[in-house]
Amino acid sequence: MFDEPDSDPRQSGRDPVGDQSTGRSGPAARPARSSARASSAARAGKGGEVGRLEIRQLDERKLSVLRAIVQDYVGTEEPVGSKALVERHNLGVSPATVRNDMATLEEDGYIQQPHTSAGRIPTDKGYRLFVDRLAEVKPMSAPERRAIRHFLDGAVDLDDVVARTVRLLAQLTRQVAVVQYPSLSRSTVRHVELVSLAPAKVMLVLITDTGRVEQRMVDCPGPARESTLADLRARLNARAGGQRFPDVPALVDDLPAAFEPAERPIVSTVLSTLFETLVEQNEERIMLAGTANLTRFGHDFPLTIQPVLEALEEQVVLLRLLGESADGGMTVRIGRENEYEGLNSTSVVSVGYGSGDESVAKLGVIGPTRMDYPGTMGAVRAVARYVGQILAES
Amino acid sequence: MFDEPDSDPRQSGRDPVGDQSTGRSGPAARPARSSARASSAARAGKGGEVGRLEIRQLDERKLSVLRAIVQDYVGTEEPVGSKALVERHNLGVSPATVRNDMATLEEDGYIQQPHTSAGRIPTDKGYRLFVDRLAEVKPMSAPERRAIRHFLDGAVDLDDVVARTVRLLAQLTRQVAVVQYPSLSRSTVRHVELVSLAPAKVMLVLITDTGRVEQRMVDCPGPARESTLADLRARLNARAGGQRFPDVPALVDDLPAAFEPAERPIVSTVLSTLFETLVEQNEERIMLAGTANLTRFGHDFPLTIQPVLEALEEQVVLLRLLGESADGGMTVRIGRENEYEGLNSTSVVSVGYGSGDESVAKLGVIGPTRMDYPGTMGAVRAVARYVGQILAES
DNA sequence: GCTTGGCACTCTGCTCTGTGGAGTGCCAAA
DNA sequence: TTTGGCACTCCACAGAGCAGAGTGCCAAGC
Repeated sequence: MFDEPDSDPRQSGRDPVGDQSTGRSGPAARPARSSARASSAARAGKGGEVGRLEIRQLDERKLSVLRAIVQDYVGTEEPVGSKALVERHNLGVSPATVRNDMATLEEDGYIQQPHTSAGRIPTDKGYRLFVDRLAEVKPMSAPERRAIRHFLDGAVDLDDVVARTVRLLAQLTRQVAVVQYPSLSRSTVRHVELVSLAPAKVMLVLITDTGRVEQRMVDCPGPARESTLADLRARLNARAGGQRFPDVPALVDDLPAAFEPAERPIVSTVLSTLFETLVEQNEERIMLAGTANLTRFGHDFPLTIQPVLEALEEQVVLLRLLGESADGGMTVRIGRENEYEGLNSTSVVSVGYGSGDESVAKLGVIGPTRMDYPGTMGAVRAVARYVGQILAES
Repeated sequence: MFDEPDSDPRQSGRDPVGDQSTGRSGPAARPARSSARASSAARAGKGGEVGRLEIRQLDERKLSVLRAIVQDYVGTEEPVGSKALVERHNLGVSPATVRNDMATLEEDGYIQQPHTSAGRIPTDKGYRLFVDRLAEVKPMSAPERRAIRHFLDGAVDLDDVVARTVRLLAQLTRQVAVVQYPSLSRSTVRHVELVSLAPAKVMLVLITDTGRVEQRMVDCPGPARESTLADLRARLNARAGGQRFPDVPALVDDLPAAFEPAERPIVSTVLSTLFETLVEQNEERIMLAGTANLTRFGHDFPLTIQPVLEALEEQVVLLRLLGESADGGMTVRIGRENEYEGLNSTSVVSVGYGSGDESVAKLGVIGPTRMDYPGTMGAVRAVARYVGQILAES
């Protein structure tokens, strides 16, 4: 059915991380208050005048050194020194030279020392540069793609799709995964159903093109006749069917006029509940998995993990985390670039997914700033594509 | 609307923990493999012959000592010694005497020493005795009850009720809270709706008396005529309406015969999907909150918390945790009494809740064995009652 | 002007040691 | 059965010492 979307040449895994798909992440990521000082220069520098100078300073070798530092640190979780660096990567220069480069990099704020006479670790700014210019998205291997497909296939309904997706993503990245349900505001109406449960109680059921179902109880001002409901149902579907959610109110708000005066209060009540359901932003749902992976976070444990767990429980925080990214393309937000303070030492990789060209929701991964960016981004992208395909099929 | 159910005299907070509401927890809790040896005697002893002897050994003062140890340890998280004990509780005896009692208690397996010449901490068996015989459920205070009511009121739908409940419970107990959605198998059918989405695609929507909505896509073998669906809908509701879910299949499985031969495949397909939905046990949903409270767990951090987080991600584990308790009454499962190994150092307090007399689902709390049992049990019970009321109203 | 080897210096992390204190177990006396 | 006394054990903590890794700087070399 769907054969390895990653091999689509247009978005092949070969593209540098900073290109196309993630190009926006740099400039689009708004500098958070707290980090503005540290990273504004680099960010403004992307194509600007000021940064020219800085970029020129960082010749090819210094960039290689930074890349090597990031890779080693991500692998070992320990500050990396000059000697170890030349041993593990054939940089073709001596440790002393690397030390000089490191001094420059530290001066420019890309790396730092936990304490004097320790190795270096990348700063947020360093990771930023790494992601934007030094790394490539690592495409999923064939077996991995097979596993993804196998795992996602056979989901029975939307809940199941989302549940499987989030677990899959957590497993692939070994981090905390977050998947947003296809949002109402970007979906179209597939069907509106009115079910009479009691004389003055009607249940309103909304079905979206992505298979999401939203229901709401309506307390009518008086008994609703079955014929009225049938009529209203027919008219609602005729007008709203296939329309985008935000457009619906304007399309149906003159409906009460079509009914007899006695029935209008009921019609109005139903409609206003419908509108409520449509705009209710807090109905944005989110699913989470992989919190156990937080235990692999770092050494200074409880202090790091608690605020993260707290953040993860706040739907609002999560939604903003995913939601504020630019549409479509992949977004990487690193450390203090995240607005929420509790996530200051985490990075968020997110991307939109959708049934067609358009993204209807976001999914992503939350992990330590010290994460394997190429691998994570590859996994996130691949999963998003497969989910999109599955949604489009159903 | 609902005025402080805790003041209901029948189940007033004054009852000893081991009475009525939790009486079953002792004997009902199956001895886990690993703990059978250590605690079977005490459990068998409840009213049996063997245990008589042991109970006789533990005179009133020794029980007081155990109670004091549990209380102090829960409060301080540190092993409690004989001297500190007599200082904080006026036991009316000297430390030396307490030491002797402690030796007995240790011999019988109620307390233990982390190492020689340290204070004592309760064992699982000690907590068990504490819960069964030495503590009282602590009723919620009036302000707390007000807070509960305030927090739960104003929930707009079932999702919201469950979400609020679980957050509330987590906040009250400062532990991890778990709430199961009203289960399908114990609910009755309020309404069955068939919605035609495409010629050969029908959406089946099930609405329960607790307000839960379950939907499933049906791929029909051929185009379904609207009149057939209407007919089937009417018949389904006539037969299944108000019935308990497990009874439904038997009540409707002769329906295809009532239709023209050409329509029967479609009817059969819809019915079989309906049956699937009814029995699908994995549709049991669960909501979780308060994982951040895990950080207050203990000192030996990552080791304790990781298996717990893993367990919490397994719906199956959670369901069994809640589900295996005896119906209705409150259940406390302590430490190794839990079957799942990762939860060997946690306790689970759970209770059924429901819209009427009968419990339709479970809710509960997971925390360290070293938890405030009276307070936790009080909170769990109070919340369960309020939720029951709210469900009954809607 | 960049690169390199050498060298002195710094700081962490580990182990080892000693000490104070809390707590116990046992015993003999009340 | 309870109590005071006493010797003993063991942990937790602090300090000292040491090895190792890593740095910064400098002068020499290409």
